[in-house]
Amino acid sequence: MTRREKLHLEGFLPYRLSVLSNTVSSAIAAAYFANFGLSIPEWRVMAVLAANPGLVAAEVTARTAMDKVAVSRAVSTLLAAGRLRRTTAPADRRRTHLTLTPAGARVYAQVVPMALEYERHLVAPLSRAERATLDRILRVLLGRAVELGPAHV
Amino acid sequence: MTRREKLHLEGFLPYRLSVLSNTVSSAIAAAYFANFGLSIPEWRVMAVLAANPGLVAAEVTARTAMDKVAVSRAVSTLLAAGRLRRTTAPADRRRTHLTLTPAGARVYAQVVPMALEYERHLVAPLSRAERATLDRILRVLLGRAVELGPAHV
DNA sequence: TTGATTTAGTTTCAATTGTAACCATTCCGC
DNA sequence: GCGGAATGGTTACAATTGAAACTAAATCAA
Repeated sequence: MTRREKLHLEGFLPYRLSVLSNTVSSAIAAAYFANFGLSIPEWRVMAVLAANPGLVAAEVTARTAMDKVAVSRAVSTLLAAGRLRRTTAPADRRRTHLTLTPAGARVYAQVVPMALEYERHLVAPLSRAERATLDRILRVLLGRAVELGPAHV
Repeated sequence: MTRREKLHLEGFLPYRLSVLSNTVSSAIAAAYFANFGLSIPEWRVMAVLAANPGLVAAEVTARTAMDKVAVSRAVSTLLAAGRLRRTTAPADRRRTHLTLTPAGARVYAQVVPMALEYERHLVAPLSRAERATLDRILRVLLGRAVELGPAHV
């Protein structure tokens, strides 16, 4: 006997996550773009390269949760803007190491405080305990979502 | 004196929200599409109409966090699939009331259990208390994100 | 070697999505 | 009523995004 369950969209977790994420992302995207002409993919690439200079593109892909096409495009616009330098690996000439140029690093140094400030404002109403819980919960949910995977059909 | 702060992408809340939301959404989208040929916008429209038959398109827009173009497109494919019925409001002939057809309602009745089951699986590792906290936190964060708004530049 | 297979990254093409212009209708001031 | 202004919804066009094909280089098996 199939139980007839009700579903309210406003309470449905995937919907809520999507709305929250979109709201946050578009606010940030607007700020990045207005101030630095930077898209979110480009910002992500810069962020991982600032922390790990010289990564090859595939590693950037892995660390940004973007696909390789998106990374390729972000990289090429960053190159064109002179914010990134690319050097072919001598050992394996298919691979390219990526590093921020000084100009790129300067831009990044300006973006970071803005990003962190937004984040601080966002979580400001949460208590310290709630932030810790949120951190843990996000970790669990992401792990779980990956585990359930696209195969959950 | 500007404090030089570090930022790790993996710990940055907007990034984490985005990755989680994308992971969850694509799993669900794949399932809906494979089983019912349904996109997420269509699913959202069906969900609000199942709960509130006869809404006009603008109300659906408000309740789905989608823009009116997205609603219009979802509605037209649902109409074409015979899952939705549309009637012009006699009082105001610009407005159209939307209702699921019996066929649409049948599809919806099949989708709901799948959606709820996915949600249950997703939050299964969380304790009851954590779920309550998550619920509260999401509410706060969304309110805050809306408050900070795209104007936060 | 050398030729088939795999891998890194780019390009191309199609589908999705967003923005703006657009009708049809209604509302409002006169 | 009558002529703007506003509103509901659709359409058209541009920009993003994703999937698949492709190029170049490296690996591996014979």
